[in-house]
Amino acid sequence: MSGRAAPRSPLAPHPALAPIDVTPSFKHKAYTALKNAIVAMDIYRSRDDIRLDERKLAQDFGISRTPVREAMAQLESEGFVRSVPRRGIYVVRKTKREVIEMITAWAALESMAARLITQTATDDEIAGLRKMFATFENGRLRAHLDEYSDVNIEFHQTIIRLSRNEVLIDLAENLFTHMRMIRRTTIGEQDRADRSIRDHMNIIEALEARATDRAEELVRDHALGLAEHVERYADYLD
Amino acid sequence: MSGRAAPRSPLAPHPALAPIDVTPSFKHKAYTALKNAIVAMDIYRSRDDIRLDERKLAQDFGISRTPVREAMAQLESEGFVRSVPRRGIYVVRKTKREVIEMITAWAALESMAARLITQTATDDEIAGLRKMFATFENGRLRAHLDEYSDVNIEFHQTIIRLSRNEVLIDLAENLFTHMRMIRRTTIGEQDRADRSIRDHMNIIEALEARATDRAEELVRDHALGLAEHVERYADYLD
DNA sequence: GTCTGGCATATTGTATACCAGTCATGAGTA
DNA sequence: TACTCATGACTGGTATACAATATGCCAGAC
Repeated sequence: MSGRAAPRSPLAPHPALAPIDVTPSFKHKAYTALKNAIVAMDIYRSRDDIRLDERKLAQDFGISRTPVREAMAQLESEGFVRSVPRRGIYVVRKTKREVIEMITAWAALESMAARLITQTATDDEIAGLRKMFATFENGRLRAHLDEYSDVNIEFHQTIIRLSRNEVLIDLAENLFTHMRMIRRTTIGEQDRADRSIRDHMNIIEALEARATDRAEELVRDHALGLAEHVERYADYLD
Repeated sequence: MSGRAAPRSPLAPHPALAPIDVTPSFKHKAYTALKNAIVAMDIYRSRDDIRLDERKLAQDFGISRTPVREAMAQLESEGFVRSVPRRGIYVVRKTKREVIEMITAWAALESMAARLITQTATDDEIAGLRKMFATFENGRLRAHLDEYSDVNIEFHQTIIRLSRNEVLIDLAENLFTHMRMIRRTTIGEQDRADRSIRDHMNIIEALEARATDRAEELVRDHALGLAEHVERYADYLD
C-alpha cells in the first residue's frame, strides 16, 4: 500500500514528470477516509467503545463492503482498529504503556535518523530545520499551543525524512499518526514547550556541527524525556 | 487476532476447561501459509518475476479468493508482495539499497533494545544469551554456516524480545523476516563469522555490566557493520 | 420472582458472480 | 518478412449473496 516514488533514472530526460500517483482504487480511498476520520475523532475524550459498522460505512461511502473491509484490515494491522469476529470493529485506544513503548520506538528511529543526517544531509536541509522555528524565536514565543504542537510534530517528521531512509520514514509515519491522536490530551503542556524548544535548538546545532554521536544522543534523550513525562503525568490514559 | 485466555474465576469448579481456541479464520491461515511459502522460496536465486495467482492459490488451499485476497493485502502492506492492478501479484525482491535501509532501521531498534535491557532485564535473561553460543565456544567453532546463521538470528531476536517493548518487537519481527529471506545469499560469509561472534560476546559483556551507552553502541555498530558489508560486497542484489 | 432455553436479530466471515483493464496471439496487410 | 491491430483469455477490483455465530429478548418452568 505504499505510494513510494519510483527511483528516477539518472538519465531521465528533462520533463521529469512525477510518476503521477493515480491510485483511485476504492480500497485506497476508503482507507484514507477512514484513517482521517479515526485520527480526527479525539477518541481519548470518552471511554466508551467506538464501534464502526462496515455496512453503514460502505453505504455512506457509496461503495460495497469489500473495499471497506480491506481498508479495515489494513487499519487493524496498523493498530488503529480491532476486529472482533461477529461482534464488530472497534477503534483502539492505546494504553499508557503502549504509548510509552511507541515513544521509545520513535526515539530509536529518530536518533538513528539524526545520525544519518550528520553524514548525508546538505547544509541547506539542516538550515531548513532552523527556519521552522523562526516565528517562535523573535517576537513572542509560541503563539498558542496548537500551533506549536504542529511545528513540533513537523520538526520531528522532517528529521526522519532527512535521513533519506524509506524504511525509517515508513515506520515512523505510523508512530507519528498514533501520536497525533493523543497529542491533544498528552503532549504540549505549557511548561514543556520551553524545554522542548531549547532541546530542538541544541539538536539543530549538533546536526549543523555534524556531531554524529551528540546529535543522536540529544534526539534520543529528547524523545525519552517525553516518554518519562507521559509515564509520570499521563494517568488519564488507561 | 488474539487468542488470549480469559481470566479464570477463583471459584471455578474442577473441570477447568480451557477456553477452546478457535482462531482458525481462513484469512489468518492463508496468511501464514503464504508467508511461509514466500519466505521459503529463495527468491534471490533467480531474477525472473515470481507471480502469484489469487485464483490458483485459492483452489490449492481449497478456499475462496476472498480470504486469499485479504492475506495478500496484508503481505503487501508488509512489503512481501506487490499487487499490480490487472497484471498480477508479484513477490518483492529487495534492492541493495532497501536491504541496507532495513539493516539500518534494525540497528536503530536493536540498539534501543540493548539500552532497555541494561535497565530492566534480569541477570538470568542476559545469561541466557551467553548460553546460546555455548556450543560454539568450546569444541570447534561454528559447525557449519547454516547452523551459525540460525543462532545468529536467534541471538538478535532474543535481544529485541528482552526489551519487553512490544512495539520494538513487532517492528523488528518484520525486518527479521525479510532478513531471513536474504540470509542464504547475503550474510554469513565465513570470515565474518569470527568477527561476529566476538561482537556478540562484547555485547553480552556490556549487557551484563549494565553499561547502557556501551551496549547500545556495540549493538548499533555491529548492525551497521553488516550494512557496510552488504554495501560493499552484495552486488548480486539489484 | 428468578432462571433457563430457544428464537430473532445483528454482524462479520466466506463464496461467487461480474466488471474493467492488460497482454499475448495470430491473422491480415504492405 | 515485418509490422499493425483486432480479439479473446486472463487478472485483480468490486458487488452481492450466503453462512456462521454472538447477543438480547421473551416465554415458560420452578
